[in-house]
Amino acid sequence: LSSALCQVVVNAPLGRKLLAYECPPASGPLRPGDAVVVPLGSRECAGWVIRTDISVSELEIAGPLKSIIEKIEGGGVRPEDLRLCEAMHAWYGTNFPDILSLFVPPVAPKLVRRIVQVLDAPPTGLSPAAAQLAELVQQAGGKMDVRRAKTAFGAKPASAFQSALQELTSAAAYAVRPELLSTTPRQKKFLGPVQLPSGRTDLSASEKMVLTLADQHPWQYGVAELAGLAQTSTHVVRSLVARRLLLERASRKWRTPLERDDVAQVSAPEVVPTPSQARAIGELVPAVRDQTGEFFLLYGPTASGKTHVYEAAAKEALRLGRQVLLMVPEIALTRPLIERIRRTIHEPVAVVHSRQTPAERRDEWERSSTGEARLLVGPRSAAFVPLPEIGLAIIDECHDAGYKQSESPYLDARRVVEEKCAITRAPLIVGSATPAVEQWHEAEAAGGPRYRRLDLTEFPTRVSRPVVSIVDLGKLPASKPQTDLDRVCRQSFLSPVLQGLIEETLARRQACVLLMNRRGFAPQILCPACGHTETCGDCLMAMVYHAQDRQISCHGCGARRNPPAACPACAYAPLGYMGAGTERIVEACRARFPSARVARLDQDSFRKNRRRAFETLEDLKNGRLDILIGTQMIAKGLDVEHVSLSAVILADVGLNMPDYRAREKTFQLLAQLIGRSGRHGIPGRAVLQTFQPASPAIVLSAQEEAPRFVESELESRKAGHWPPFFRILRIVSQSSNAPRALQVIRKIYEHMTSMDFLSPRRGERNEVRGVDGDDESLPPSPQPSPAGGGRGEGMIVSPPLPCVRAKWKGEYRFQIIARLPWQAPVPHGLLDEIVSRYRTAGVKIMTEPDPVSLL
DNA sequence: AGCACGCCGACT
DNA sequence: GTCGGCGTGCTC
Repeated sequence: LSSALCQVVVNAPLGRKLLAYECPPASGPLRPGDAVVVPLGSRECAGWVIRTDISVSELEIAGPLKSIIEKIEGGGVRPEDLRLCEAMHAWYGTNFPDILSLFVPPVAPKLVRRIVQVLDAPPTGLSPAAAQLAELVQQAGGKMDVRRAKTAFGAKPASAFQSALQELTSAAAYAVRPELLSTTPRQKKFLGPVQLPSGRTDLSASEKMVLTLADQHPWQYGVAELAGLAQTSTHVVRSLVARRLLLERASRKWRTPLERDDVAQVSAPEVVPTPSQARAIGELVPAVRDQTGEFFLLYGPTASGKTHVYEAAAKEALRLGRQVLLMVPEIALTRPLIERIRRTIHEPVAVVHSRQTPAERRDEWERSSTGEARLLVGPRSAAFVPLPEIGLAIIDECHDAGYKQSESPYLDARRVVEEKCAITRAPLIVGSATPAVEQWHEAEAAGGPRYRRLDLTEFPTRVSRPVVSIVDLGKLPASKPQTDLDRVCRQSFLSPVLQGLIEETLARRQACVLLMNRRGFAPQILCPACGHTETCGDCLMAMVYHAQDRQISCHGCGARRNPPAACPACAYAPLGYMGAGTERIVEACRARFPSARVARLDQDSFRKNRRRAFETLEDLKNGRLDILIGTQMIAKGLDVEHVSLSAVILADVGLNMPDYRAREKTFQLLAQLIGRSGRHGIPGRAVLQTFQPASPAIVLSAQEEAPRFVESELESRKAGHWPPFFRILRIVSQSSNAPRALQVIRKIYEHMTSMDFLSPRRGERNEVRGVDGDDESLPPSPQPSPAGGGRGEGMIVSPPLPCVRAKWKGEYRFQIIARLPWQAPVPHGLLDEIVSRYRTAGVKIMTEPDPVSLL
């Protein structure tokens, strides 16, 4: 009779494999999700049990299996999170171990540390060595790393430590156990009293004071705190500890970023909800109470008060003793939201984000997964933190592309949270002023929408609607520039209309925000004699001149170098610096409005001096700045309240990107920027400058008509066979050797089209470049595959073509775009099969479901 | 990721 | 003849 077999995901980057082990009865009953120690090669490794019902016949390997060594208490994956992983694996088709590893606690990559742990009161009659070891463990708070204990034990022979440890563990009050740790938890030493023989007279007054305090508040204060309370120095306290008149005991000290700052715990004044807010809350509260697992799309244009609705729903969930997950698209937006929420919600909050230290992340993970924290706030990674009592999830700015992971395993946090809510029956609210086209579509789908729509229609903080002007850059006067200033303004797209409005705004002592979605000074360095354009050899992209550091830079790979003095092709000088980026707009504004205070905010200025960048924002808020010029950074979230004029210098920068989402992204950016101007009692003005004044993204953002924009966009998407009518699967081959990359992608294409998929007609155009959508030459609709087989039913595969970024970081790239029916899972096993069958030395294959970008 | 095994230069 | 360089390849 052989013991049971189980499949384990090992905590090592093992390619894409699950390993099988025997479960000896000694390891106790194992359940899926349990954390275990397993042998791997010659070492020991942590892992997670995935299935325990494997039969020998299912295994593809012969020979004896190794056995699980032991179970690790704590650190397991909860059954509902394991189900979530399986659902994500089925949906994206990407590697299961990669997905699971997102849901496990933050663990150090290699080691499983064994901890000496006190289980009971220390036994009596120990040998001196064992008693010393017991004392060490006691001082460390009852738990200690074996290796650290060995060091602290002293330079005695190793056998002395071993036998002392042996003595302790055989006394059953101690055990050596594996634990999952990313870092050693921060310990703080607390002081407590010793039973003193009464009437001791050899103590000073301050020493007595310290001892009295320690007696009254045992294990509550550290050395410095106790000294402070007794109004004496830390030396007094330390000497008491040294004389063993005070005891020291370490215990866990939580690190949470919120403890550090003193956000006032004052309650915000009660707000009277607008009628539409009240209506939304009226729908959400019963859903939270009854745990209906419904999905809601909260459409609230800027300044319509979405946050108030979130808070009302969250309060209800917290009142009922449930946990709340609140997602924000990026770290920068976390802080203001938390500050606001802490004024209305007085419950323990945890925060996770990618810039935390490992210790902070581990602590916040633990506080969330034990239920100590009731509200978890964070960006994408927050979706993976276990919340055992979740009763509500909120995704703010739900249209934001930041929720989708752009590396393997390419999960979309929104999808993860949807599934989490479906499993736990917690309602889900996703909110935005500019929901994604797919999200609108799902809220209106015929035959039972996945999302119920809640609209906010009033603007409690706004005096009037911003007045928006569209400037057609193609219709500016064609006459030659009269002055140098005129020429500078034209080069920087400062139209007369915009100049006039800036002047008016400055005269009223109000601030302007100008958005230019391109960094640097000039995006093209052109030889006027031969037409040569300076490009990056690794990416074939035009180099951008940055005046800030007088270098040219590739915006693809970030390479920098000095600009050539003369044309490398024909030696002509000087070269022309064509087009404009943020730096050139700054220069033009300084020339045109010499008395205005002008500043720039983009990735470059942010990277160069972070603190200065934050000061720039403060300056704007406090009226110390007149014109702020920046990239999308300044539209997204950054609270530019005291601004009455906002302008987009050249909307075409985003609109002309070769991506089916370009129009939508532009619409969202413009709508956001327009919504920012004119709050706090000042009527707002906005200017949109463009060469495409009739584009729906321009016209409808100016009218703040998100629903009508979506209607027009849906038509283009339908014609172009893009989401939400098809699911996109992108397969990229990449190599420094172009023919080899091409050969691999061609083989993959043959493989995919020889399967029971439909293939497109020959000679089809590159739909990545032909993003206009309405002239696509794909078959009108997917037809079911003739022979079933469960793989890739209804998939449409387009022939391989060079990526838009045909060369990137020195590697040539080709791609296949495949289309699946909307809401169809990626065909099981297809991606693995492609990668394993066609992987070749020197050629990388990337398979990306639902790609964020098609570049 | 580790840690093997493995096949070619400077040392006893 | 050995020690060791880090190039592929496997880990149940």
